[in-house]
Amino acid sequence: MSQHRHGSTPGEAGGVPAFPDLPEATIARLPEYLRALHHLAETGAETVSSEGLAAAAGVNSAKLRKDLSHLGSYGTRGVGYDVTLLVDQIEYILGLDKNRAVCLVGVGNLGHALAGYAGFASRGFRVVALFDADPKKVGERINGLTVQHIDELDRVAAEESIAIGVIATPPGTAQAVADALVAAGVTSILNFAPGVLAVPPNVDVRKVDLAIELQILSFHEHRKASLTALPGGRTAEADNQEAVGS
Amino acid sequence: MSQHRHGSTPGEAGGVPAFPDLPEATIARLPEYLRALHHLAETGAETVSSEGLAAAAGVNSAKLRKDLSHLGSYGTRGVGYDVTLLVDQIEYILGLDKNRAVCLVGVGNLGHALAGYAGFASRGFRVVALFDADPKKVGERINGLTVQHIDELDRVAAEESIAIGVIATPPGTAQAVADALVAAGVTSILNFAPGVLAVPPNVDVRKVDLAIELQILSFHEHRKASLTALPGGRTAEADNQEAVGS
DNA sequence: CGCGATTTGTGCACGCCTTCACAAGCGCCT
DNA sequence: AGGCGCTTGTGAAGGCGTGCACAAATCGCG
Ligand SMILES: NC(=O)c1ccc[n+]([C@@H]2O[C@H](COP(=O)([O-])OP(=O)(O)OC[C@H]3O[C@@H](n4cnc5c(N)ncnc54)[C@H](O)[C@@H]3O)[C@@H](O)[C@H]2O)c1
Ligand SMILES: NC(=O)c1ccc[n+]([C@@H]2O[C@H](COP(=O)([O-])OP(=O)(O)OC[C@H]3O[C@@H](n4cnc5c(N)ncnc54)[C@H](O)[C@@H]3O)[C@@H](O)[C@H]2O)c1
Repeated sequence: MSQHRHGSTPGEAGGVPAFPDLPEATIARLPEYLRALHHLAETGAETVSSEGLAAAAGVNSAKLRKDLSHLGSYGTRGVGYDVTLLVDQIEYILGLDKNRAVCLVGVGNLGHALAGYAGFASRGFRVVALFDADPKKVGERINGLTVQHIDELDRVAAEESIAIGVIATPPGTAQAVADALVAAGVTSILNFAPGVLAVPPNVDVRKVDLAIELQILSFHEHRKASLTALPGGRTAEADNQEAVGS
Repeated sequence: MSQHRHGSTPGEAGGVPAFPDLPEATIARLPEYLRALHHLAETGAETVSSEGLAAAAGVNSAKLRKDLSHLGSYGTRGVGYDVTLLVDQIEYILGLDKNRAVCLVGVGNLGHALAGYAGFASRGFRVVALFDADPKKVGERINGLTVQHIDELDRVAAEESIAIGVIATPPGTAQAVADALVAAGVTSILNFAPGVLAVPPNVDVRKVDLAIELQILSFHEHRKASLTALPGGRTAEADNQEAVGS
C-alpha cells in the first residue's frame, strides 16, 4: 500500500473531481477493463500491470494507462494497479454500484433469450420487468418474472424506478415503444430493432444491429478476396452466388 | 473528370478503382444507409437527396455526402441520388451480392433465437449450418436446419464455403470454438461471448456484448444524475445504495 | 437559350483519439 | 542508505473523423 487514500470512498480519492468528464472512447473501453479485472480477481491476482491488463482487454498498454489516468491516479509505479481497488473505482464511475433496474419490452424470439440471460445480473443489472403487447404472452413466466402487458409500463416503471429499457420488438413498433418508454420516465434505451429512433435529447440510445455487424464483416471478406485476386483476373469468390431456394 | 456510366456494372463506373479503401467509420455507416435506402425504395421513391437520406439514417448530411463520395460519384447535382443505383452500389461494396454463407455455433438460449431470425436472410446472408457440442442438441431441427455436431465443422465449412461464423457458446469455450472456426477456414467471426478472442491477423472479429452496452448507458445515467444533483439537491438515485461519504 | 433554384462533391480547419517516448516515482536488494 | 530495475503517468506529435462553407454541376422554366 502507499500513502494514497486507498480504501476511502470510491470516486473521492486523488485530486480528481467526483465526476471527471471522460472521453467517449474511454467510457466504451471501461467495461472491457472491468470484465478483464473480474477475471483476474478470480484467478487470485492482487495487482496487475498496465501491460498485463491491456493484454487481457485486447488493447494497447499506453491507451489503457491514459484511460485509467482519467479516473485518477490509482496505480503504483513499479508495481501496477490494485485489482480490487480498480474494480471498485470503475464500477463506481460506471454507476454499477446502483444495481440498476432494467425492463425488457418484446418477449419474442430474441426477448425470450434476453430475459433468461444470466449475464445481466452478474454485471450490475437487475431485469425487473418484462412487457409485451400480445395477450397470449402476458402472464407467461420466464426466469421468475411474469410478462406484463405494455399498458402497465407507466405504473411499473415508476414503482421500480426503471431508468433503462431494452427494446426487442419488431422494427415497425420500435418507435412507439421508445415513445412509451420515454413517457414512462426511462432515460436510457438499448434497441435491438433495426432503424433509427427519435428521442428527446436527454435520453440516450444505443443500438445493436446484428445484420450491420455481419455486413461489416462481409465488406472485409470482399476486400480480402479482391486483394488476393489483384492481378486483375477472376476471383474464386465469384462462383459462390446461386439461388438456393429452400 | 470522367464520363458517368450509370447502369453499368456496379463497382466499375466513374473513375474510382473497383475497390477504394474506405475509412472504417464510413464502412460502419454504409449498412445504415443501405437499410434506409431499402425502406425508401419500398415507399416508391426514385431519388433521394443527401439531406433526406441523412435524416433517414440519423446522420449529418455532410457526413453522408462525404461517405458516398468515397464510393464514387453516384449522385446528380440538383437532383439527388438514384435509390436503386445506390442500393446496388453499396451492396456491391459490402459484398452482399454474394449471399454469404454463415454458420452458427452454440444453439442455446441465444443461438436458438439467432437461428430463427429472419433478419439475416433479408439482408444478404444465408445461415447454412448450426453446430453444438451437446449430443442432446444435435439432430434438433430449427427453421429448416438440423443442428450438427461441432466435429462436423471442418467438413461442412468446406462443402458450403463458409467464410463467416457466429459464436454463441459460453465464454469459457469461445476461444476453442474460434480456433476451430479458423482451422475450418472461416475468416470472419461475430462473437457474442464476453471476452477477447485471439485469432490470426487475417481473421476479422467483431464482438457484441450486451452487458457492455448497458454499462455504457449506466455511465450516462450516473453522469446525468450527478449533473442534476450538483445544485445541492438529493437525487432519486442515491437511495438504492448507501450514501457517498466525505 | 439563359437564368435561378437546387443539390452534390470537396477543400479546409478543428477537435478527438491514438501512439510514442520518457521522466518521475516506487519497491527491493545489497 | 543508496542504487537499480520496473511501471506509471503524461507531454507531444501525428492521424483520423467531423462539419462548415462554397464552387461546380444539373434541372426546370420562362
Ligand atoms: N431474433 C433475433 O435473433 C434477432 C436478432 C437481431 C435483431 N432482432 C430484432 O429484434 C426484434 C425482435 O425480434 P424477434 O425475433 O424476437 O421478434 P418476435 O416477433 O419473435 O418478437 C417480437 C415480440 O414483440 C412483441 N410486440 C410487438 N409489438 C409490441 C408492442 N408495441 N409492445 C410490446 N411488445 C410488442 C410481440 O408480441 C412479440 O412477442 C426485431 O426488431 C428483430 O429485428 C432479432
Ligand atoms: N442469452 C442471451 O440473451 C445472451 C445475451 C448476451 C450474450 N450472451 C452470450 O452468448 C453466449 C450464449 O449464451 P446462451 O444464453 O445461449 O448460453 P446457453 O448455455 O444457453 O447456450 C450455449 C450453447 O453452446 C453449446 N456449447 C458449449 N460448448 C460448445 C462447444 N465447444 N462447441 C459448440 N457448442 C458448444 C452448449 O451446448 C449450449 O447449447 C454466452 O457466451 C453468453 O454470455 C447471451
